[in-house]
Amino acid sequence: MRIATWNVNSVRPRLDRVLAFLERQQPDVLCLQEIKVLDADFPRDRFEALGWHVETFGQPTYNGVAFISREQASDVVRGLPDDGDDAQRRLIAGTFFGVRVVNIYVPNGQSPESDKFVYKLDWLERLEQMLAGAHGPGDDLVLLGDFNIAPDDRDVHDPDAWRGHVHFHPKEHEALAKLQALGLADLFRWHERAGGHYSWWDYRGQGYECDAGLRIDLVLVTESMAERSEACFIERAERAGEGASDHAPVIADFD
DNA sequence: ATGGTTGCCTTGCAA
Repeated sequence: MRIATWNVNSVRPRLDRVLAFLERQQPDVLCLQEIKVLDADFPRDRFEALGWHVETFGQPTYNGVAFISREQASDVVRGLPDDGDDAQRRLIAGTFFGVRVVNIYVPNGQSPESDKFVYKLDWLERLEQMLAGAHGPGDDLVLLGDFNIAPDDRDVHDPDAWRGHVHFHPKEHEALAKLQALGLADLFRWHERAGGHYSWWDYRGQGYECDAGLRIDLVLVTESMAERSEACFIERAERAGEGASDHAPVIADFD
């Protein structure tokens, strides 16, 4: 089974690239973040015409997550249990081939001094509580998406410049550690120990051309899924050229 | 410290 995650930074201007990605990589499940459309405006026909199943949890302008999958998802859940009706749409979960897949778009956080950073930490706390209540370390669980947190120095092009800033702050690392304490491992690190593998490059300042990136798109898995893991890699080339998202897709293969 | 770029039912804001 192949599961992929990709922050597309709005699905409509990225539609041709997303369709090309499906054709090229043939995932069983593609988890999208930042679709930036209402459910009614998601171009689902373009996917369904090719035989894909679509589950969305969208909102206009900001946020929004979706599944594109080969088989229909079961037990789909949208949002965190304590979200209000007008909450930002940042989580969709579904079961595919017996594996629970939780697709998240963690709040950006803007800067450690901002209200948005408080919201980010609170959102991560609510996520941790939901997972702790619904899952155990023995489950077949995959938690993946845009975490907006780079785990360690190897995941940051200039760790000393980023240390203490948003995406690389001790409070974010504490929140990530609490998620991992549920029995979730950073799958990329089961396959690659070296630094310099990034999944996001800022549009500004020629981030990609200078390789000034961060690895903030993560695939966390329970032990049973780690043991089934065959590969986990970043499709870096998707970030190149005109009309790219600022994130590259991350792909995980399981037997 | 600032600025750079992209996307949005925009002319500032979020990322």
